[in-house]
Amino acid sequence: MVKSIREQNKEKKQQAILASALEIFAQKGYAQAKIINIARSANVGKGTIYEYYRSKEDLFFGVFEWYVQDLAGHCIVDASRLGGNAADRLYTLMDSLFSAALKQVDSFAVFFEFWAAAGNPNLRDRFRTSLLSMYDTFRILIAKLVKEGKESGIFNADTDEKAVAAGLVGAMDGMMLQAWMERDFDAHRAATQFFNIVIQGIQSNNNPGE
Amino acid sequence: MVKSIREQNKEKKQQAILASALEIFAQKGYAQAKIINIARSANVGKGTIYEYYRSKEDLFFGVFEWYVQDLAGHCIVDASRLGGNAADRLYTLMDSLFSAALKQVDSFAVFFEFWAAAGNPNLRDRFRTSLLSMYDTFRILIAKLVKEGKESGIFNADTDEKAVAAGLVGAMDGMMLQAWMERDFDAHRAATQFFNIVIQGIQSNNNPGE
DNA sequence: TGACAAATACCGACCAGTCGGTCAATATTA
DNA sequence: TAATATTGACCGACTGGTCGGTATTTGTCA
Repeated sequence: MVKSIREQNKEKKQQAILASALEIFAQKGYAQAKIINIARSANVGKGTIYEYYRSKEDLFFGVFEWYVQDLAGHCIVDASRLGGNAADRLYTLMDSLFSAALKQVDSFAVFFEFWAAAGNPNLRDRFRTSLLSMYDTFRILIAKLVKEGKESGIFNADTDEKAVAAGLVGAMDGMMLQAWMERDFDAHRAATQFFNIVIQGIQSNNNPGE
Repeated sequence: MVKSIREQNKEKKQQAILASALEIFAQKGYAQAKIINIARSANVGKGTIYEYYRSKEDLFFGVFEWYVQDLAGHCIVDASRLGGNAADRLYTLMDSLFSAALKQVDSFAVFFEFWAAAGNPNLRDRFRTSLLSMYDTFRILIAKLVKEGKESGIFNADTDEKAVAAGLVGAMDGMMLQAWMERDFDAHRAATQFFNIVIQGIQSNNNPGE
């Protein structure tokens, strides 16, 4: 299907709006971000934004979906081409997830706003759903690998893969937070070490339980 | 020193304001929280709030410090009465920290607002400083224990205690986040399991490195 | 002790600035 | 020329903060 000039322009404009909005929301936070500034930054009139999004909240949700989809996309792609045993693959997956996230550390601040939106009674539902599904994607990926490892005998049979997944995703998040707060924190190094420790902790050559 | 009726009332009123503010900020978020509602909830006139705090932002920071101090206080107290070897003590510490945090899961949403404030160019500095010092408190506590374990030979000598501390604190945060988002997620169980795995991962009976 | 006054705490109606959203006018594309 | 897209001046709802006035406590002196 051939796209008319109109349609092409519309797409470009929408991209520009999203990109500008992401930047401004990350920079100022939801409440402080002014529609007029987003419009100016996207070289667009204020009214034009309302051709694409019903409201500020709608625009914010658009940014949210765009951002999350992009992030998750990167990760899934990387996860598909993993080799080695379960331990190696788990490590590679975590490294890949974390690296992808770390690349965007500058716009990490929007996540606070996303979370806050998920906590706000007015916006709650769709944000919460989307956020959950993103985290679930990651957790399921991890849990699957851990389960494989258990079945192949590499990992302790009594490992709770859901706990591992929850802990690892949590650790990722938390270390991103620290990376964002402390410029000189070597997040990648710390994360790498920590992931290895966790993997070491579930290897079956250890005595299980306490 | 005897406190006059005036002073007693002032203190009570300030507590009431802080408690109400915490509740409303957690419920609505910073921007949506109205001063008038905080005032009403605290059984206080709107103007009175401005007798205690210069501005809304100031009030928010007051709430922040109050909350964080309370949380950290609980944790530190618990940490002081630990027994057993380094591994046991580390486990107990983590359990205690996490339990203390989990108790307040309902007001966890204010943390989003705190983080967001730390990312907001207008509020950034004092929030960021306070937030960092809180996390540092936790991390230092953990790192110290890991170091002790290394020195006593229980933990791997080449363990990077800072990475462990960063990972564990991160995992705590992240699992709190999940607990807050998913009502039926058994955070305490998952956290317990995960902490054990990490501790297992740094025990010196494992072959070090990769 | 009580009366009065000074000091302090409290209050909420009001003001002023802000910004999301609208829409009539204009520009662009078909 | 019709259809569609864009624009930004304008509106009005909203709310943080002020301030003049009231209430309560404390200090003083007869």
